Amino acid sequence: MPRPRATEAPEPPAFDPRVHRPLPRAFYDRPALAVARDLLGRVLVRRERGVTLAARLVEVEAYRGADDPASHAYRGPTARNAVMFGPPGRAYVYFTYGMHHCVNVVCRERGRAEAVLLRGAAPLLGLARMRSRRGGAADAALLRGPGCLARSFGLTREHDGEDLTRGGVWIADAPPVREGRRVRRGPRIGIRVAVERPWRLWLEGHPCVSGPRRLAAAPERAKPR
DNA sequence: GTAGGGATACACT
DNA sequence: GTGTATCCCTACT
Repeated sequence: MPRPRATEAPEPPAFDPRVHRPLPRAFYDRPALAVARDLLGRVLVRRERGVTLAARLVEVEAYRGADDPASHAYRGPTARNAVMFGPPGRAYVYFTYGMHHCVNVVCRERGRAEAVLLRGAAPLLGLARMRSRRGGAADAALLRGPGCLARSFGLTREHDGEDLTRGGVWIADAPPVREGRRVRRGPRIGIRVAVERPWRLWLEGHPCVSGPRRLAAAPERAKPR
């Protein structure tokens, strides 16, 4: 359908699951921090029993392997984290705290474990199904936080190792849409080691970013100690 | 602030 | 094999 003539910079094309394709494997075959930055504003998609779920990523965290003590891969491969050591472009889904699943995308070549944790997203399509899974949460909170994101999308350990380049669960090749928001960086959440590495990235001020609200708005103002 | 809940990793028999 | 501290969290007070 026609869109109004742009008077300044043209708008990127809106996401359309019939038009856009999964990002190619080469996208993921890079350092996790670079992939993390490029994921902000992209659309996560799942086609599920005739329903398309889609959400725009607004918060992610990069994890590395042997040199990152906060990473599941730090101590080498195990049954749980095996997917992280496999080829890039797959989903690493793990279960934690007895009740939550978290979704990562695997980066770098086989044998080199790096990944990006998907922490927050803004719902675009399939909101009815997401709401049914989240029992009364506000729309902005449906996918806020890694556990909520996994739950709204219905992703579990069954999806560990899912190939993101095939079209079941995938991230679209539509250009990132960031609504003019700046990309911010800060320490990762929920870890107690390597907190000095600012490998959490998010879109400034977005309502679907997790963590304390003041962090989402103004990380540099964090008070000195 | 903390209860909730189960898998995981690792130390130790 | 068993014991147990920990865990990339959420929802509640």
